[in-house]
Amino acid sequence: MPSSLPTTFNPADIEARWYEHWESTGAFRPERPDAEPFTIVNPPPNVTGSLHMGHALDNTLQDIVIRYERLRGKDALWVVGMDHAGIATQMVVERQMEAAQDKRTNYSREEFVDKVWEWKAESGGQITRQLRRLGCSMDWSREQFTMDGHFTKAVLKTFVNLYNDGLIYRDKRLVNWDPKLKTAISDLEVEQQTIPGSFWHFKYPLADDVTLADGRDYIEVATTRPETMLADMAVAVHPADERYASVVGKHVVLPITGRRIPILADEHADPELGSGAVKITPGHDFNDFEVGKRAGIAAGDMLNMLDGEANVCQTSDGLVPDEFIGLHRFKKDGEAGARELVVERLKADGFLIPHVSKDKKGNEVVADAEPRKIATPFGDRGGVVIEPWLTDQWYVDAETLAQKPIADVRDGTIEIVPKSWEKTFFNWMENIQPWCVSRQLWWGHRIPAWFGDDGECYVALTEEEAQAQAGEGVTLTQDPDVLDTWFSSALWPFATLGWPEDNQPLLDKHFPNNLLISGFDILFFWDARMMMMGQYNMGQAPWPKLYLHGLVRAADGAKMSKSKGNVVDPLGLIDQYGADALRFFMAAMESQGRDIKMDERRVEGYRNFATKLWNATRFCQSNGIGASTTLKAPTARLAANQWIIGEVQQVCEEIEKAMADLRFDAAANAIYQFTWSKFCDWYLELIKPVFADDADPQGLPAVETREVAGWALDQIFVMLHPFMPFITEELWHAQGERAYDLILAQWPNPRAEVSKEATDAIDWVIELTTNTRSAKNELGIAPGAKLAAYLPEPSALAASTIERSSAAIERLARLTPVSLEEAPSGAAMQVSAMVDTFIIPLEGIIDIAAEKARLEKALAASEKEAKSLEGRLSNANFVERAKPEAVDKARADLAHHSAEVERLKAALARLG
RNA sequence: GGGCGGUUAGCUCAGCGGUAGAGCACUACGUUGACAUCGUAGGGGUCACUGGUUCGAUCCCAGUACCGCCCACCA
Repeated sequence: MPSSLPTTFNPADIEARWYEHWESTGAFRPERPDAEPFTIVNPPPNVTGSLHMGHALDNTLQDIVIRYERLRGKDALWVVGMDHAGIATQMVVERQMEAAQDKRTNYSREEFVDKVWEWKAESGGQITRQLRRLGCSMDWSREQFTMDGHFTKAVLKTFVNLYNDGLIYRDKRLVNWDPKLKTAISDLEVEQQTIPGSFWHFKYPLADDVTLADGRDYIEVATTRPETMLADMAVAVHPADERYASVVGKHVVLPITGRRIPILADEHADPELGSGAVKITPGHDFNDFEVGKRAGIAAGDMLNMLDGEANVCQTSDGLVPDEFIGLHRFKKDGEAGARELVVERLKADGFLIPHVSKDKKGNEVVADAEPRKIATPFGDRGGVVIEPWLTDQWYVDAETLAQKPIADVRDGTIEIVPKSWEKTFFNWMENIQPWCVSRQLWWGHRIPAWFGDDGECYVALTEEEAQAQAGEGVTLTQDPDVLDTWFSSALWPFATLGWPEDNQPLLDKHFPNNLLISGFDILFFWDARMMMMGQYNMGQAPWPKLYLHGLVRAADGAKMSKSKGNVVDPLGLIDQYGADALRFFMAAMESQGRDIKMDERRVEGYRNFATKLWNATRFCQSNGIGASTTLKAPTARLAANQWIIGEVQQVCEEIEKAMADLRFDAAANAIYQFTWSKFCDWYLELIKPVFADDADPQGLPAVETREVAGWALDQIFVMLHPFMPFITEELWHAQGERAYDLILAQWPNPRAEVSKEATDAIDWVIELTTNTRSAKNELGIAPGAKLAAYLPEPSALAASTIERSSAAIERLARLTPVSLEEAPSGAAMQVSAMVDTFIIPLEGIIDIAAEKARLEKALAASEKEAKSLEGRLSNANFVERAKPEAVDKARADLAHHSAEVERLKAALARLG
């Protein structure tokens, strides 16, 4: 017997209970050895992370897919785990130490790493509990961590293989250096921000009594970074720039340091910009580095004037004056830095060219520098200005690794959805730069490279192997650096499944994965690198399809950020509206290629939808409609029952189509509209007469209807389950004894014969009902008033429907039994249903003028339609050239509207 | 500078060759035995602009304007 439900639905009461039940019964990963595998891997959240809206969207979409495929009988595996998140995690632990007046460097490396592991055990992984609250059905029994032993093995093996293949190498060049975190970072971790700054102009005096063609004895250079002039090694001019042709190959004497530096001809200098001469600091600027190399300066000889914290240090030529040593690169904590001091000295010595501008009144204003907006690189984690810094780092030859992924996308081996991202993908991949993978941190995968005393490098899986390579007697020191976090997460699609060990059945079955869902913001960070590593390690693409979704924005369209204070917490929404409502919101708003704007009212609306289903189920229970015992649609005779079976079939196909296309919005809207507008609004109303007091509860109609209604409701539970797992599971069990949980139920396969006559009959009843209600409303007749109706010349459909479904007609349209007699004369309103026109006498009740006006309005609308169609059909070009279907449809529509016009005219005539 | 996307009802968004839809909001009515987190009915749109292709354009093409994002660069 079905259990009885409370009158209102409270998500909090059921969510935790069902999640615990699913997880403890292994429902997320049922044993299905013979089933077709379906696999997705979850983008591993940072171990420091907590659930934000982006996660909520990303994981909802994945859970919808995995629950859908599980219901369809697949061996569905959703791999889950966490990322050790090198920089982020080390920062968290260091910040904690700082709060306790402690610091990392008070400990040995081993001690510190132990402390991070302790932190992880105690405070890490908050997000995994939060994902459970969202209802995500991942396989927690195999939860992964990128620093697990077997995962580390995969990382080291990949590194060693890449090294042996010449695809990882060590190089001395400029890197993006984060002086706060004191580590190198990759290009992708640098964010350009435009900030207000200054543009200074300096005189660099020419050496050896040389002058320019115009007689000047100095070269003017301009810079936004004056402090770097302490390490200038040249001045460059364009080879074709006549102004400087005479001094190319000569020298200038750098102010402050007195360094004698050459004037070079290099294409990099743009004659159109400023003076056309540019200072060259190979050790602190990416462009200048290239100019320096072209001029034959070896990386090792490039001057470096900053230490790892961006404080000034002595250059190798010893020319930086003592007063600069130890100064920060620029103003910090209110104290002047090297930048300010350089400007001050140059000004004092007459090498500064002041900037002259005019104020609003036209007066001349003289300043040290021109104010300018300057695009400045910032580290995405540390938040400080990135310093191009000359160091030895490990680089991955990304260009080589990118070739196969490019081909995979090009030839369709990997489909990117939406397709518009392909261009962006190609653009990046085809211009990809070497990937700096070493990080000067303690938390992470330590690079498996050892150096001998002579600096010789040995790369091996273990120290023993490295020692064997080096030979006995060589003292080895391991490279202190760790790898970029993304280097390890790039292995996620296969290292989580057992690679590189032999005989891994899980790997054989579940790699390649079937689909990857990720935000477009990590397309390059993660997705592209998985493609590279998938091809490199596994020889194939990690998945055939990549679905990219957008960002969840604040209600005003702004990006959510802590600093703006506009972050909406998904857990707060779950508390308030339930996880099902939040999930449904995410799905319904996810149309491909667009960001989602937060709209709390919409979440509320989907909570209401859940309540609606809850109450519909309560209604069913009160009429003895319980759990269905059949998977197939029951055989039905009653029109309403046949109709709903046909509708279930339709919505099921719609959802399947939408899911195949990854149109989450279309799938969500289909089940929403079906449940509310079809099942609740019409079907439940249509069957109410079957369960009325005077009906026989054991009669055939009641028995059949209970069977069909129970079945249809069950199909709703199944189809809605991927979107709203909690309430559907609850109601599934509330409906009666079940052989299995809904999460493991079977996707509908409602192939049933439904007669067209039956479905037409219901469509006819719906139209009659709607039109009657509308007419009553317009004429100001109480909706509840029961009216007599006459249909003297019924169509065949009308005659049989009136006979078979009289109770429904009477109840829904609020009519007394329809008479097929002539209507009595007198005032009446006239209501149509398809081709039939009902006469509803209202002598003394209605205002004839009002009814006339109503009919005339309808007549005008129909005439307008008919006229437009006539016009189109009388156009020879249309009839000849348009698609035959379009012409046929226009003809049918015209026939329909013409008939409508006739009916309305007749109705008006009857009113006199 | 290069690339991508957007502009449809008051708001948030679907639709993308046959004359416009949803949710919310709004208006009127409603204690009809599941549900007021509800029901019924209704109002509301020259689909940013200008050209072109087409029998026909919100939809395709070209351009314009405004908004947003990504990449590169600005010494």
